[in-house]
Amino acid sequence: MSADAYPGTQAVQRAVTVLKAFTDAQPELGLSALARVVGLNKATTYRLLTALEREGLIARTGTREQYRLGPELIALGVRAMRSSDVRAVSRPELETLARATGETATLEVLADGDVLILDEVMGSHLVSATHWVGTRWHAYATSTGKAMLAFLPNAQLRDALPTRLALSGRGTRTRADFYKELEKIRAQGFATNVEELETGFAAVGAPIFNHDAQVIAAISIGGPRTRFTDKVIKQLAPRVKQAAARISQQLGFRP
Amino acid sequence: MSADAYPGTQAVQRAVTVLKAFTDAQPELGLSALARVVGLNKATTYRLLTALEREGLIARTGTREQYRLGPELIALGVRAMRSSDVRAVSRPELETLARATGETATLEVLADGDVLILDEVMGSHLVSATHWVGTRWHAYATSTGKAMLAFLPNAQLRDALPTRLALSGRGTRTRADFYKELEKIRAQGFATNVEELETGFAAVGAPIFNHDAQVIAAISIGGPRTRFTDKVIKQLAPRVKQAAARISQQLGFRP
DNA sequence: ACACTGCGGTTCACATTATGAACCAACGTT
DNA sequence: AACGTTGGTTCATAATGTGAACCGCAGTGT
Repeated sequence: MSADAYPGTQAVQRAVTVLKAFTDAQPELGLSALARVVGLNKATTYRLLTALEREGLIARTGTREQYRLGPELIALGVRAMRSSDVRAVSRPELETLARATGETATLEVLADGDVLILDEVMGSHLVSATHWVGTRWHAYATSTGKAMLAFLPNAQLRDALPTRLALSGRGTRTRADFYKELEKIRAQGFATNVEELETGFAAVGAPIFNHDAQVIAAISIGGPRTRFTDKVIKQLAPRVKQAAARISQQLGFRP
Repeated sequence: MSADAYPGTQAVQRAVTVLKAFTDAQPELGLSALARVVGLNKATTYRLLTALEREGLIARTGTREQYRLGPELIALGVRAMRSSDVRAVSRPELETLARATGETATLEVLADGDVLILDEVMGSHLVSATHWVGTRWHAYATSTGKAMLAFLPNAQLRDALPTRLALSGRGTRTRADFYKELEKIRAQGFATNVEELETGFAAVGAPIFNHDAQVIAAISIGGPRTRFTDKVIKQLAPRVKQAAARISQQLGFRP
């Protein structure tokens, strides 16, 4: 059934399929369930699982009855994160942004509908260390998240959005309103977040495109609403947008 | 050469070997270099790489000449991180610890300078039920608390410690003495608590580290001093330490 | 006590699948 | 212009991975 596509290493492809079968919704799976999900024979699935377990990419629950993603994947993920070239290219831009404004600059990517912080440079104002890296937020309530969502193909956008768009403090936003906001973001090239995620916090974000003109990340400057007045946000927006554009350009993006 | 070990899925094992070849020191590798590192035929390596690239676990540099770990690996890593939270991973270790020793095993984290009990498995000896979960103690007077404090960065340690270090029964301890004890704990990898918290109660605790080598929790075995003689404590310490190490490993910690 | 159904795990004959020596074409040095 | 690289490709060979059918077990409804 599944378009087997290319020749070559089938076992590897299947193994990866097995890994991808573990979602946040289903972080633990039994052998039979897993075989059903990935559409493979139980014996095959079992062999793949044990092979992956030997390598540490798969672990088992205490009772050894269920499987889940293993510790080695965390290590690999961290390494992948570090070696991602968006990160390398963005670093200097984040630093100049943070130095020039005194606020905190972040680099974020989409991961399963959430926004994942890849890198961060603290401004002069805040005290907290850089332990935000690795945390996640709802994409639709962050400046970076919205900046990315706005430039996503429709099909992917639908997957990335949850059914309800909850906001801090205020109630739920309608889908129509949200789409209208995305359109505005597309037009102006940046997105804002004013106390949507957390009261007292505001940010401006702009998208980063790869050589293939696809959104792959976003950067932002954020800080307390007391300093991030509407006027300040308006001043910061073009800076963030330009920094993002420079990064995109370095990644091979040609408008 | 490499002991092929078990039968079964060789391609998968090799594919994982390829992934693991990318280190922080060598985040980008060419085909030939990679083949040399993993000791595989160039053709084989190439097939594995393209299969992995198709799945997004491997990406290529802008010029498409070098390979590196791909974005999908970040997503998988994050998922692995989420699905292996301390509590779930620690559970089985606590259980075996409690069963093997007959004493009560606990999992604790730091919260505002206090130690907070996250989970607990009762041994066969005590009567009290598991309603300890959720209670808090002074970190500096518990085995788990000290185990965590000992491995905390200095800045955080200062925040976590109160100005006075009161002890049950005995008077106040000097800061210098306490730092000296922390140093010892760091050296031996575990901490003890002999009637510091409460007369008649003793415990051994060991720290748990996350993928980023930060202390995030600690486990302990505790019981009445009548059974927890100095000799018994010495016997239990390595067990606790090893259990903690296993948990850390499952969380992605690489010593 | 029963058959029934699900589970994780195992077996083994079979052939699909992965393998690697040898091969290109292209680039940089010498 | 011969050499030593590189990334990428070919193809005959057999080793590798495959999956239907199997096991023992635990739970469940009868």
